[in-house]
Amino acid sequence: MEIPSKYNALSVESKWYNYWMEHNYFHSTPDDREPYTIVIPPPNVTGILHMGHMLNNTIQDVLIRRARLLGKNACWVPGTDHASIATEAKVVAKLKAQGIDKNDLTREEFLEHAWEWTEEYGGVILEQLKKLGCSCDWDRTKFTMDDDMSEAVIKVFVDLYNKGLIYRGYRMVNWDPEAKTTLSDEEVIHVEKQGLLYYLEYKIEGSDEKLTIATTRPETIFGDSAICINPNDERFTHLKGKKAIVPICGRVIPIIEDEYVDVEFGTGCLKVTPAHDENDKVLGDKHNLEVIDIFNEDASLNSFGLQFEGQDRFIARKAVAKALEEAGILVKTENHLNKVGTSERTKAVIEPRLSDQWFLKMEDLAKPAIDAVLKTGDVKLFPKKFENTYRHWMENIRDWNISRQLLWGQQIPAYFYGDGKEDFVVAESIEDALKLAIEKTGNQQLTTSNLKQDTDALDTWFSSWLWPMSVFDGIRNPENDEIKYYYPTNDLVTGPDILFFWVARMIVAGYEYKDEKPFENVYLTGLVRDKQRRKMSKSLGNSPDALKLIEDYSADGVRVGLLLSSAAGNDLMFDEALCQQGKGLGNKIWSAFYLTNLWEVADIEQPQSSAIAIEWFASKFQKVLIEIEDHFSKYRLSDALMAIYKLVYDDFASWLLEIVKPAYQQPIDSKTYNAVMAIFEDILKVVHPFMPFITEEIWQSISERTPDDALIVSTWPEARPVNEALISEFEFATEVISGIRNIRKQKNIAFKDAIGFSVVNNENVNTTFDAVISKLGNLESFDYVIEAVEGALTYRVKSNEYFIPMEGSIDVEAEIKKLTEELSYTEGFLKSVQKKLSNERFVAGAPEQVVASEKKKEADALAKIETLNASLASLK
RNA sequence: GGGCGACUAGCUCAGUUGGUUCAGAGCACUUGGUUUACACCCAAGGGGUCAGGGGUUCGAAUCCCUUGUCGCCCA
Repeated sequence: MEIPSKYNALSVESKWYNYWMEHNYFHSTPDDREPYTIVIPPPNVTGILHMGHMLNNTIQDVLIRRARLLGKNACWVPGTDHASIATEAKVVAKLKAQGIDKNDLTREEFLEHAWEWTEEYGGVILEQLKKLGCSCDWDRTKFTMDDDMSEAVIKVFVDLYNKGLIYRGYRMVNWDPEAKTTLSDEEVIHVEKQGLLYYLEYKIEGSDEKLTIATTRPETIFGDSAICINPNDERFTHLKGKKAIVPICGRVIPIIEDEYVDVEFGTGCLKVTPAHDENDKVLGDKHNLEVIDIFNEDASLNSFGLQFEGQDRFIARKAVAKALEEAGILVKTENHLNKVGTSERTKAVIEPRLSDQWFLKMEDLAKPAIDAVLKTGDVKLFPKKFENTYRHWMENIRDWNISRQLLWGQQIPAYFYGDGKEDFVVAESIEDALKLAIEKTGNQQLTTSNLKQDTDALDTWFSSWLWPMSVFDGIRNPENDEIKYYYPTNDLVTGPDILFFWVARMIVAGYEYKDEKPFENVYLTGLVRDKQRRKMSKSLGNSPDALKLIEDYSADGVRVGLLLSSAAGNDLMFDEALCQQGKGLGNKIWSAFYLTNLWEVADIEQPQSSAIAIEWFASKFQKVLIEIEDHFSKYRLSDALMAIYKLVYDDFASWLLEIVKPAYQQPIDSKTYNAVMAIFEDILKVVHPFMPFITEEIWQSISERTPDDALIVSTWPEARPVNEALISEFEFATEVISGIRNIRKQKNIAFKDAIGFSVVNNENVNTTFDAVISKLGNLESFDYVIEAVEGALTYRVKSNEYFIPMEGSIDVEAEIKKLTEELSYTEGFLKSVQKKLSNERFVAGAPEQVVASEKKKEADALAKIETLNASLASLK
């Protein structure tokens, strides 16, 4: 077969992806093999591939491909998430651009637009994953709003409601005035903002006295229902029981006492606005204060705002401050740095707001999930350090606000039959709801037209928390064959930013609905950052175009680049140079293949050097294989990759191939050739999970393969015993060879000039690798001698001394200097070892093994000193 | 303000319960090398008082205390 000298990634990669798809290798159905299952963290349906996805999915593909090679029934379920708020925001923006206001549409009309959008852009990201080589079972592709998935969500909602775990509450929630919806605490990002602290004077009723309070939000005075002082603060003792007058609106409010007030902050007393601050709400509840909501849902002032009605909160803030200043009520302002909650999606400043919402009680549900991670270890987090974070969060868990004032998502299955707060029933269908409503009210006249479904949708995470079960239809059909076979899944790969959003909740749902963990191991990747350590984001524009990268460096190259420096949980400083390194590895493998292909194979005798080198490599390969297994077992993928990288570059290309390479235009013996190709195949197998394309290409080029013999479904190399002695003998030989190379370099002796070579074998090294040393050193002779060779350049490995005879003069002075330096260094080393050994407490206290190794060091040093002294003596 | 974590070579990181080679890897760097697979290459080499200080120990990058810097989470 004609092999091109340059590897063409672009055509090769699409060729093999299509081949894999055609032969259905990615598809899994239950059988009697051991299952290995991963469910993808479903990306936003309308999202595009970014670096985080690339990293994530590369890791998953490495794991799934390795499992496939290990003979497991590998199943990687792909899919997308409807991402309610993100998608809805995009659809709203698109409609706006077309001159359509969301509020003018009916629910059905809006959803039609949303589905249209989803169908148009949805799944783009899955196509991009194919370019990366992801071997997902595409027949199983799920979407969190598929009918069956939504059914499962509704079923779970009804079930949790019937268990008394879901309730409706008038609570303070995070309100996004731009999206006009509530957000969960996790969707709120606190950012530091420079603001002002306003000092306002409140009159005390029935006196001329004034009380100064400090606030960051003067526009909320309309919602004030008390002034609060600390009972231990003597400055205000005389005000106890009195009342204050709210500026501008003139309302009279009580002065209450509570130790909550920080006497150090501001003026030591504060205004209480229960409707607009969580802490104030707590105070308000405690002291039975009135709750005055002064905002509309877009955070403009309502009628409580008097003349400021209709103004946006930030405009109103300035306007109110100005009015207060003009009235002489604003005493002063100070710069003040505070943390402001903002919406993760819209960036709008969050407004704490009281409203009717649906909540899920978490405390009891969380218990098995806490135990699974922190007590029994049923679910393991990698790296382990996240267990602390997990504990902290789970032990302080709060009820989950699961309702969103959005249309895009599963509509809450609560049906109202009246205007009262409790006039509702919860059911999977309107028919069931009607039955319940009739039962509850005793009103036989009710019909479905009397029922009004709650308009809120469920939080996106309320569908994705069921993902590992619902993709196998495990909620609707708990006993079906697939869920029984694939669940619990094995590994979950995701970012630590959604440890609580998603991972923790899946564990909760798993124990509630399957009484079992959803997955065994969680691999938490780092965030992908740029070289300046900035998080990659669209707004910064520092995220490289994923597909462009694949074009430039090949999918294999990008995969390797991403994995080279991404220990679990550590942020990855992404640098395109890493992809270049990945591409370089591909090139190296390709060129090695190209070399083997150039060889003419002949029926000639196998050189001794080749025979021993092949034997050595077999052992070395086994040793690295064990290392790789160990790294995989600890999810240290970059270490596994680095071990493979070095195996390819150093052991295979630099040593083995150099040793067996026949001289120019000479043939290679068939025994060596066959052994090298067998080795090559084993290497392809271990590289395959990381670089699936190039390995399959070479695999298929080595010989004709049937579809059953494709690399993707071949078998991972078998573990065999390691000959450690042979490996260390080879290592010694490499040092001998390095010595030759050093001398060649120092003396400018070209490699093509053969040199003489002698050794005083004090170490009694056996002759196993002499043929290898001769070949790689280009030695014309290899003599064993008893005494130093005169007129030769020397070097030492341990206490062995090597001689390379040189024509012309040897610089005796320089040799003496070199030897003396080596001697004094070795003597110093010996001294420190002996000092340690003469310390009785060391000999008594240290483990035997350590003492023995120190003694060996001593013996080695003594032998070397003897050699050095002998050499010096012969020179003088 | 509370909690968690990090700080090791120019960069990115290993270093498992304190003890096999006066601290390792990859990249980068320096020097030399190209008719003979790959310059996306080969060979050789330099480079770290393990953030600072203190302590425990025969022995500390590793354990403890402390200071500093940075990151993340929560309030």
